[in-house]
Amino acid sequence: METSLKQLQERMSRLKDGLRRSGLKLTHQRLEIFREVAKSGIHPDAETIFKGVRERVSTISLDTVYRTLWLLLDLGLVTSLGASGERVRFDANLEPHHHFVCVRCGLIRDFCSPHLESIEFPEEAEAFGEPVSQRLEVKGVCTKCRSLAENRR
Amino acid sequence: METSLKQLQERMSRLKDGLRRSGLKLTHQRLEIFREVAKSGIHPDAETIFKGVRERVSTISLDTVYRTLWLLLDLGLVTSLGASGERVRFDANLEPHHHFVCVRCGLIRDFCSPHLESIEFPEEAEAFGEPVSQRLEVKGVCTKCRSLAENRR
DNA sequence: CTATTTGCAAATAATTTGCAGTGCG
DNA sequence: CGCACTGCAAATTATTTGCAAATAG
Repeated sequence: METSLKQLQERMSRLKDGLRRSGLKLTHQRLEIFREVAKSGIHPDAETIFKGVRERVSTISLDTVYRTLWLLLDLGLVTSLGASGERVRFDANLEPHHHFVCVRCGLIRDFCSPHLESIEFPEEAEAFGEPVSQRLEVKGVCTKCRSLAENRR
Repeated sequence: METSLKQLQERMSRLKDGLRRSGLKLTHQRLEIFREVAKSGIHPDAETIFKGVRERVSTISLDTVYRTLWLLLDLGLVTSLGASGERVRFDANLEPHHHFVCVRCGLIRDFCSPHLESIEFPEEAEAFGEPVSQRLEVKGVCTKCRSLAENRR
């Protein structure tokens, strides 16, 4: 459930390094917001992080939490689930399939892979509950974004 | 890119069946909203679907689109990406890992699986761009939700 | 010192809801 | 023909922004 002490310390120093390397300030708020994410095993949302931090820093404001989280995302010190603040997207393809997600433009495309069909539910997942379906999420840069980046050079 | 005609027709009749079986009405709006999702290969969001449908049904309203999409989700006629209308959630675990997601309560837990480490980027995904990372998303019912369901019986 | 960062309060974007009229079965 | 469904407009919820005061380096 909780992150081990050693892992937490490792993450905290990664934060300090990351901020320093980018010439950003290590504020009390940033430290506590990051700690709240780093110590949690439950992938908290902004509101949950806010409430947790507020117990230790009573004057923290929700907008600082948001600003800090987006900053940490930018720096690659945290990741996000749920496509980075995107809206819900819908899919009428009910056959089992996988996703390619472009990290630049948000494009999502389906693909099937007979090769992947054979993967069994990993036993490590079964510790949390009963698996029903699974899907591979491949993140990367789509061809369009890639050629855009090349042209910019 | 686009869904094949045959596939589209298959999906349309699945809609009709699904609605009828639940005693729900097959309205012009529902038909067109579903068609918009079913024919699209790009995982549209509510706004995009709304714009598309409006070209054919000029009086459609955005809230009907939302109501219909949530209904279709409930019926299992479409699926959603981005954790069903949830907020963004954060994660300080940067090591490669996978997710178990409870479809009932939204719980998300990390797990590692040496067995999965060895999966290579599927070549089918490389058609869309250059893969950078990948993660398996296992959906299921967590132990807590499962025992709740059992007690209800 | 001084440029960044914060807290506040007000703005915007996404999604939801109440209600009266409309149309499917 | 009745009740589920829709459209409208107004409400909520999540997230963002402008600005003056606070603070890290």
